[in-house]
Amino acid sequence: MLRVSKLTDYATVILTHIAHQPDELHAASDITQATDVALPTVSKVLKLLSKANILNSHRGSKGGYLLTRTPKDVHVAEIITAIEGPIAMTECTTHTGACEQESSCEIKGNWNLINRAVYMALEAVTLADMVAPVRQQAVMVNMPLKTQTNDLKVEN
Amino acid sequence: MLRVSKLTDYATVILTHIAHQPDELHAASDITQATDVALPTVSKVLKLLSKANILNSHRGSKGGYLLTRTPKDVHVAEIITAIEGPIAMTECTTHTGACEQESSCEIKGNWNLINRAVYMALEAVTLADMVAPVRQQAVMVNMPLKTQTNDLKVEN
DNA sequence: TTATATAGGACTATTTTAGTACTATATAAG
DNA sequence: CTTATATAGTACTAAAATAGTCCTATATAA
Ligand code: FES
Ligand code: FES
Repeated sequence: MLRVSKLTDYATVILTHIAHQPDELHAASDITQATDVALPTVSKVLKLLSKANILNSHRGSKGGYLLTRTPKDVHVAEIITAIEGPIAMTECTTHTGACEQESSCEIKGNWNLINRAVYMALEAVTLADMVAPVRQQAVMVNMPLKTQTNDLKVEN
Repeated sequence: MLRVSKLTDYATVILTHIAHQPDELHAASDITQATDVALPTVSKVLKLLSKANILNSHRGSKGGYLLTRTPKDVHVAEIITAIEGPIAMTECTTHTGACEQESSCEIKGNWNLINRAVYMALEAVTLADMVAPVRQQAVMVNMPLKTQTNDLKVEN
């Protein structure tokens, strides 16, 4: 299924909300109301995003969170990494030595390539794209040329 | 982390092994020996691949499995789908109505775009690429142009 | 000094995944 | 036609990852 976690999904919702008013502080309690995500969960996500330097935090009364940069410079790949850790499609690509058949493995290099391809696809979409109404064309031009098509064959 | 499951990883190892002799039948017991994956697990993977029409099966004595087509026509996206189900990065993109904030959601369309971008990246790599020694250049040309770069920032 | 808001970590419940086992069915060969 | 062999299908258990919550510490504005 290759899914991002729920928390990552929340992160995009929350960041999209914040990106609408990029110059204001947003407290966790405000975001709860706007997004219908439970407060403890919102809080958890905000902490992770802050730790990953996507958000700046301000403690104390009238505190809250703020984007560290313009939405155009926040990539989806970065958001996923902030919540789930480094993007690595297989265990083998993460820690060397974790896999038993590593020495005789011919496909490790290919997984690295796949990894890179996916990463780049995720890097091509930014928070600015999420805030804006969907401009399909704008994203399409960043896709692999050979496989550019309209029927995705993603059915069940 | 955005990982494929272990079973999917096994599937690529197993398929790569089979693709080396694409015209011979391969029994589960043979594959176990060649890949160091436990028999019941190999068996499970082979059944899934067969069900997804990536492999043909032959029962009975001297039976085994065989690729349904040339390795060049087996995409990684297909392998992942065979083992894990349809590639869909968020719950929202899979079943309509599953998400509470769906009606007011502005980012659903964008997730579909991301989904498509990832799918195409995965479609660009085939089983033939897995069998061959890594030809980095061959894959690079199929990557998003805007983001074509060498430093992946995937560190831990 | 107090109210408010984030930081950090610990913890539990739930869900997903991995791995195994068992029964049924098909096929080749003697 | 009987037997050995190999896949089909399903059900089940154990392990791991995820989701969600809560508690204590710390910083800041008023
Ligand atoms: S290194 Fe683990 S399967 Fe290749
Ligand atoms: S439809 Fe679920 S978050 Fe958008």
